[in-house]
Amino acid sequence: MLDCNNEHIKNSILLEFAKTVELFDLSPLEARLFAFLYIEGVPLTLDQMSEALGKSKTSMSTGVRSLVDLNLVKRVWKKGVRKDLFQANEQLFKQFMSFYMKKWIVATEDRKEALLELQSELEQSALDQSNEHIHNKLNDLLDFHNKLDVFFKEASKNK
Amino acid sequence: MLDCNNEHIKNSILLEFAKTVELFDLSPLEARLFAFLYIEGVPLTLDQMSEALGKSKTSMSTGVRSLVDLNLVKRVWKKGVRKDLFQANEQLFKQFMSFYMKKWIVATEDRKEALLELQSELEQSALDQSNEHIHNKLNDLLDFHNKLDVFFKEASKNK
DNA sequence: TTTTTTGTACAGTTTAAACTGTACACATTA
DNA sequence: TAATGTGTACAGTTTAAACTGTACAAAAAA
Repeated sequence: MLDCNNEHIKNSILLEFAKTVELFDLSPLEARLFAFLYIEGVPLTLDQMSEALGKSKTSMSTGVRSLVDLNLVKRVWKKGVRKDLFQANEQLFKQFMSFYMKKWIVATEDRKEALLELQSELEQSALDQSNEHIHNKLNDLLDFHNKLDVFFKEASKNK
Repeated sequence: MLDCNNEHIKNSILLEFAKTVELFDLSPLEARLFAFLYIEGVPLTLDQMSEALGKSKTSMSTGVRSLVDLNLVKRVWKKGVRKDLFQANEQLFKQFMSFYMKKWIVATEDRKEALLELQSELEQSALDQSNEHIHNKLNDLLDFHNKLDVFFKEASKNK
């Protein structure tokens, strides 16, 4: 009876936490998967995840791989256990911020580069001042991307 | 010939900029729509947007409405013109950061509240220490949400 | 070696999101 | 008043994402 109640609360916590994880651009499944691994705390197998979340093992395999790529989950070894074991990284704020800020920085740098390339193309074809408007807009866009870049680089310093 | 080339560059700029806008959780259409309005600079009608992007007027209507809700686009009036006119807000960094930080703050506050509610439920049903594990995890989650809250509130100060 | 176990590639299916077209309400003009 | 123009609600369609099940490759056990 008490256990039942606690299981219910535990599940509610998982659902709420998963909503937060989704904010970091993780899919609903990845979010629930991470939340589950984090709350359980101990290394778990694909079958255990599949059983607990009621989803296919394939989904667990691809989902947990994404989480490992993002450095949110790590694979662990235990002697005598043949199955792969996965465990959630416990440093929530550090890890989530780390990959999220990096994502923004990489994205804005890529855009900036592409826009600079377009700017030089524009300069070359600009024999008259007929395109002053687009020229100015492009400068404003570059300014915007610079500000984004600075902002997220600054933000990632605050851990 | 030159015009043609400039149109091509203009369109490339639009596409690149739209990619950045998508990072703020706007749909591809909303992103392209905003990019178009921003680059054109002048107030435009739904028909003009529809024509330029090659999408239905209904899409423009719903899309531009979202953009207005996010304060990225404003409706403007011009005497003699019956159709609705919409213009992009020019302060890119200020406006995008503003709604994005707010979105994070609201979301984390909501989760925090939900988790606090679950915490009090957990306390009530905790007659023994059997649930110390989940109790600790919940505290860690609340700590995480607090850090997120502080981070984004601090970040939104830096405009 | 053969047999068993485990993770994942891939094709197919289900589910959700994006988008369209018609129909209509509301407003403006005549 | 009627006639025309304009935005959007809504239902339906298309498109993309999420998810599943089988089948197989790699590795371990027998």
